[in-house]
Amino acid sequence: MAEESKPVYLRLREIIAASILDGNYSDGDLLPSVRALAARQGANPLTVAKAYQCFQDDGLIVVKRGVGMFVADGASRRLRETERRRFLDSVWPPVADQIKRLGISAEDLDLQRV
Amino acid sequence: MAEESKPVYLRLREIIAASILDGNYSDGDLLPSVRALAARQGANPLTVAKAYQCFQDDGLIVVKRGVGMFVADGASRRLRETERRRFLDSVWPPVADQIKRLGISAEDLDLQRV
DNA sequence: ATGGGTGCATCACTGCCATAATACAGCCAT
DNA sequence: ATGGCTGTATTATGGCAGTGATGCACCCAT
Repeated sequence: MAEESKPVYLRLREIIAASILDGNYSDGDLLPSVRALAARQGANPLTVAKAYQCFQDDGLIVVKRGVGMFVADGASRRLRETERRRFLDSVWPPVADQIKRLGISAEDLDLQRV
Repeated sequence: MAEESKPVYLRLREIIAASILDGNYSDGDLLPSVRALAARQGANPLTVAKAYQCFQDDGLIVVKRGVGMFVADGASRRLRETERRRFLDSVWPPVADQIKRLGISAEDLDLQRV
């Protein structure tokens, strides 16, 4: 259930999503170039491109060829809703099952921080 | 973050672990044969064997060749401890981060069921 | 117009996963 | 001892995902 070694492009995808959700990049902002992010994260440019591709498919980032990739209008809000739904539908149920199965208490989960 | 399409042998591994944790199979019990479980789960016998192999490596399952595989002594307790540690160390932190990031409330998580 | 920045298409390599067809080795009830 | 159940080793194959190297197409500031 733990995914400590996920594919790089998925890790990058999460990093990008987190950056947008946290407001590091707002609607209309220019995102780091494929090569720049690749260098910073020690990954291959194509792998970064693959990560960006996920968001393009959802219309969350818009590409200006030869210029760069920009955060689409309302991307932050839409991304939050999408991720929220995905979390509640796909991620949380098995996690809750596991918590129940293992008899883990709320204190162990340190719910204060949540 | 959702892992809806994990390798089959890992899914089988979780199914087996859950069965042991839930007490469907207690210490000393005979587990389903490789072929039987394969047929029931619609998988290949070798893939099931690979799943069982994980538990053999940890000494949670003991093999009597020609007879079958049995739940080792204290397997349930040890498995619970191992899984618990793995959950708290590797699974929960990113989940908690995501909950925080997405601003998901305790009610949404339906904590009553946990 | 040209140089340097974009994204992206192509091809190729690698490794893992799953499956399959056998075949073998061990145990046990009959 | 024989048939039928166990797990397992072997070999091979197909598929697919991840990553990588290269080159091209595009745009813009200079």
